[in-house]
Amino acid sequence: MPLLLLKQLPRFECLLQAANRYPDLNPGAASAFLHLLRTGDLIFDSEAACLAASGLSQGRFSILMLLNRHPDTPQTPATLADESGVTRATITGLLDTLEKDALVQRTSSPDDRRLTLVHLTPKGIALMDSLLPGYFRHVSTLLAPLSPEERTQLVDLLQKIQQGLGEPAPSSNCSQSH
Amino acid sequence: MPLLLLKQLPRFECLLQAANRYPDLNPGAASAFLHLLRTGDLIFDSEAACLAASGLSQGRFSILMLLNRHPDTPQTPATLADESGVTRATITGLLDTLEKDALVQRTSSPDDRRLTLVHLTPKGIALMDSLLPGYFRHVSTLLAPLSPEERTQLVDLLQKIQQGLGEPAPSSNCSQSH
DNA sequence: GCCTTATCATTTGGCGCCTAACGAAAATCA
DNA sequence: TGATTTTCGTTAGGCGCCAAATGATAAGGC
Repeated sequence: MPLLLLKQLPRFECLLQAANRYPDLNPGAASAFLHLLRTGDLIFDSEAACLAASGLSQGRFSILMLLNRHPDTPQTPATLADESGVTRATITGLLDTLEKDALVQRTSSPDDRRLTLVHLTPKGIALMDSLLPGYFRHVSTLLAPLSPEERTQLVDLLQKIQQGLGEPAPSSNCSQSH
Repeated sequence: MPLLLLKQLPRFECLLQAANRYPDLNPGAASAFLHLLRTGDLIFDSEAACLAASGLSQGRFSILMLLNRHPDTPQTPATLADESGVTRATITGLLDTLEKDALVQRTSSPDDRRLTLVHLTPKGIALMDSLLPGYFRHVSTLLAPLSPEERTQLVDLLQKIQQGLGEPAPSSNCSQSH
């Protein structure tokens, strides 16, 4: 993530104290919120550092992952944007650098001249083949502190939060301040 | 976070299938990893949308939060950088926009002419006063799907992962690919 | 006192992300 | 067929983030 989170999380007592000043502050929720953001951030940075060793950013890596799913069938920037959850403008920029590094190649579609087809080059395939085993081991290492039961427990809790985010919840509008 | 994560997470069966191709892929760890990144991302975006209603980004908001802790004692860009976990160059940019909006003000320190002192303007204080109650309610709403017990359970699990990240763990180097 | 070193904030240039606007090409409809 | 609308990828401009280099100032060693 783009971060800028408190480098060291406030102690729970500080949250309790702040709750005196701000009656709307729920210390338990705030603590979970901060830990969630913080952990996501750390994981994110850890992944970024792992990929940087291969000269990749998360964005570029995501594109390569999507293309690597079906290395033989090229994809359009539009579908890559939809699958990765990023705008097409961003895809254009990522493909520019990936193509400059000769990891992917753009081709014009013969059927529809609006379309651009993107596919991995042999160099791109080779990079993924050499990168992925270590990447997957890295992911396993990050979750190593948790037992398999704890991992499913964590996923369950996170899914509950995700579902809550799906439905915007009428009272979650924070723009009305009082 | 800067994201670009899979928009829809792969089903667990797909992870199992991928594990056939990549022996290093631990489906349970990968699932937890993806959910963690995804939830952090959603929370992050939700917070960003909440703050955007007041014309703030997370970065600018973090600065204002740090200054709001002790509104009477100005702080230097260096300490703001240390506390927020961002480089001083980034702080310079954030202060530029905050000062342009008249939310903070820079002053030269009379004691040490290298130092710049930053403090909230009355407008900045007023913005925080009007913003924070709704912000804290927003945070509470995000965590509403979880009971208090589940929240502490979540915090415990996240702390275990954070501790694992503290010690780099000798086998977590993903740059060695085989 | 002077020279070296450290520290401060800033600037420069780069990447990733966005929104908005663009021209080209296809699809749709009259 | 011709005009409108949609979809495509890209460009332009802005913000947030970074590393590295810079000039100003302070602190320390001699």
